[in-house]
Amino acid sequence: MKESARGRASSAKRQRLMRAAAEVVHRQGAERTTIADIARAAEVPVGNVYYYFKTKDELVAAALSEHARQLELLTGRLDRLTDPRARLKGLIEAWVSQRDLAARYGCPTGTLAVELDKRDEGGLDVEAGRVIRLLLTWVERQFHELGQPEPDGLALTLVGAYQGMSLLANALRDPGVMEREGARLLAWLDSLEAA
Amino acid sequence: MKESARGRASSAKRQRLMRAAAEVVHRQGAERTTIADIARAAEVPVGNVYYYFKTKDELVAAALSEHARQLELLTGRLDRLTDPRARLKGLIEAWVSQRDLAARYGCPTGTLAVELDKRDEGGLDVEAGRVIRLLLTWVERQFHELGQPEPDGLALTLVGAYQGMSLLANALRDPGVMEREGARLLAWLDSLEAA
DNA sequence: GTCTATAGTTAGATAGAC
DNA sequence: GTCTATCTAACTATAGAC
Repeated sequence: MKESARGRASSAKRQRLMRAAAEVVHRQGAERTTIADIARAAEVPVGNVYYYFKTKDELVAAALSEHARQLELLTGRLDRLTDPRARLKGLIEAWVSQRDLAARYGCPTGTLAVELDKRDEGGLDVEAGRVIRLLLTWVERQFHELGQPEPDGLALTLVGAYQGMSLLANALRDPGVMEREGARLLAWLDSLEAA
Repeated sequence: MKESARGRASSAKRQRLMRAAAEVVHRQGAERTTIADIARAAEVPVGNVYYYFKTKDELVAAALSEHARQLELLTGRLDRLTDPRARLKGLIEAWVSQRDLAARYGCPTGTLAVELDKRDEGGLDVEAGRVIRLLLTWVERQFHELGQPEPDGLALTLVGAYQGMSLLANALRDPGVMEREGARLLAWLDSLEAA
């Protein structure tokens, strides 16, 4: 059978479960999401889930790596642009284009990190930090290529602004927050001098 | 008895439960916090909790109003300063002084809002938005008094920066994020022209 | 590999003694 | 008003048939 040939680590069902976990956990949060919720979304019978993921935490970890994968897809596309400033602008535009989802459920990685950071066991909090660092590092590289003197500080400011505007848009249930802050960030990028 | 004279709405035990709820929910999150956890922290027997709060959601709502009360205490103190710019600087200094707590558990109101926004019942999410709006409105008034043309946009930027730096400090477990971003915000305030 | 039935555990809520 | 004992529901995880 095709699945068994590829092994369970990469089977089609496992992939469906990962994607369902990412989506459902984004909407409901990790604590409120049951294995049954994910199984239903992935159209896999509940009992069968445990063949692919031994515990619920493994499914949450899978949701995190799914978000990391999505992020790498985006930065990979942006890397094709030659101007680092254009790459950063593309990033902001991608954020703003997701404004309705952000206003309803927040940033997928940011809100999951908030939830996992309330734990003191399991190490999933560290994993969430790693995904956020992935974004910070990529942004920092763009500022570095722009010849900015403190690329790491600027990366903190830009990613922090994104997490902040996502949280406010979510708490106020207003996607307009993402538009206003997004426009401000684009203008800010333009105001930075090239090296 | 003293308590019964004042009624259960304002008894000493009820107040202890409210404060315990605010603290424990900040550290563990609303979902992972059990009634027993709060009862223990407040030194009240579990069964007795239900005399003061009929459901767990009422306790979470109590935690939210406790945060609102803390916020009003802070802005009340800052309101004694005559210069609105000094008030905003005082706010930022208060945020930075809480950097260790923020790096471990995030902003009490912000992280609770994130968690409650994953629900679609109960209306606690709206309540969380209200508390955040309390802060936004106060900040907006300061920018208005400073004669700034778009005080609401500036308030979004400042409060968004706070929520963003708290989330990043928390996810990276690094209070230094609060110091760096706090210093940047102070310099930004200084760069704004007076009217 | 797939799926059903169920064991085992935890926590929210209530009844009722004091 | 206070507190103990307990009911009930929900969910994770496993055993085992197919």
